[in-house]
Amino acid sequence: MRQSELFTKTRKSAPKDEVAKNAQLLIRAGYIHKEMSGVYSYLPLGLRVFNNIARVIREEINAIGGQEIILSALQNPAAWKATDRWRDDAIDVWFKTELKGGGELGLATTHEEPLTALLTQYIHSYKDLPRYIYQFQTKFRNELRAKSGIIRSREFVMKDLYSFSRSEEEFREFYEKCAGAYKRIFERVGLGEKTYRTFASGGTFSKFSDEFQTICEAGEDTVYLSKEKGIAINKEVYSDGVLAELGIKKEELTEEKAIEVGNIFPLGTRFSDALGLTFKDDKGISQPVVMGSYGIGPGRVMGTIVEILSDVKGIVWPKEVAPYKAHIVSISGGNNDVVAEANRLYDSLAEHGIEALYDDRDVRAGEKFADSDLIGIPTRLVVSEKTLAEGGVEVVSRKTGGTTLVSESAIIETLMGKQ
RNA sequence: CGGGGCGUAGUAUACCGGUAGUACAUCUGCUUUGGGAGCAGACAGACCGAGUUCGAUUCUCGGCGCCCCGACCA
Repeated sequence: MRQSELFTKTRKSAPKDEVAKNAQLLIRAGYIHKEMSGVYSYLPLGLRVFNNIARVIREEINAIGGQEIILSALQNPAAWKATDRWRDDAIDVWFKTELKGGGELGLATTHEEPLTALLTQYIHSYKDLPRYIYQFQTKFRNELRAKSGIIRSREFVMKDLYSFSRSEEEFREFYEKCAGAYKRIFERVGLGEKTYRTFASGGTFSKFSDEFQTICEAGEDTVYLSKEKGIAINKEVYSDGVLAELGIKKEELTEEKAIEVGNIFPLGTRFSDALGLTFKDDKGISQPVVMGSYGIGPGRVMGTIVEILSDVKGIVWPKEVAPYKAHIVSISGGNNDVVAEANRLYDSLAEHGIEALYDDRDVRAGEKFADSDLIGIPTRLVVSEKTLAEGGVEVVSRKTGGTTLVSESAIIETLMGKQ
């Protein structure tokens, strides 16, 4: 993508109505646009990052047997009445609306009900189970107070996966498998080191659940962390009893702020009982399906990456999620040979399937470097009179700032290896 | 939902009971070209409504919007 054609532009200052670091940087760099409080649109660069995060999630969930669908965002109250969750005191963040001809509708806050109801059409026998079904779909939540930029918004896409198993044991097996997939996902998107599986409340569904919490000062949750054991406990459930159950001593734990980037929890037969999702076992006896639910918000993951990996100059994307593999910056000073060489490098990368952002604008070097730092693509390739004379391209790491002069063929080799 | 704060140009801000100034951005011209250049010029602004007043962007009230703290977050 030639930067001269990109419709977004960077800004020197953040809008005064944003305090959250993630939203400030993402808006300044042109990744997202704020529509209103708690509602953000994704612009070209932001969408590319979002899609990269979604791709990582999709790959890992497919690898454990997930089948992808898209359920509707408009929801029929009937299923929700059957589980007694249509009431505003059961789910207090409902956005509800009406049909012109009369009758209510809900805007999806989550999808347990419609999916469970849908599956009653397809799941009849123990031979139909287990099944793992997921989607990336918009959730609407009428939060009393939106905050923390894209970490907590009123409209957001969630990857929600639901498991349907024949027994508690079969459910547990998948639950642990999914926990493993989550671990790999957070490692791949660059949050691995700071993300811990966290013992948490199961809400109304079960006694306990597991959250994946990324240690971060901007977090809204408080957890007690044992780094050595790689485990954390959410403050909500922290008690002597839980400590004993987990075999952890108080002294091992430190109190930390954290962002909940994912969660997995058992649903038991709460929904299958209410909506009649049953199967005939091998003796012909009807049994309720045992369910589980597993969520990750790609937008929240994106915000969290910005929170913990950015520096004073801007964003520092991990390779797997960066909007482009490389950022070509030409410093021509009006020298046509430099422009030609930068064009050639851009075309050459494209021929090798390497997508780069190419700053071909006619602006001064300082502005280009500042923008490049802000946008945060991991590898910067500088083409200038200097590099032309030295017979290579300057490769700059966004993370370390380290520079090396490298030949074009070596660059292509390295970038392709990283893909 | 309780408490607090704020709405001035695209962005960030200043002043003022007598119709608003600056910086950045944008546009034009010249100069400049390895870390957000310089000079000259141009475009562009008081959230909405009511009240007080000779006169309101300024004061008062209401609405709408935004932010922060807390509560909430299946």
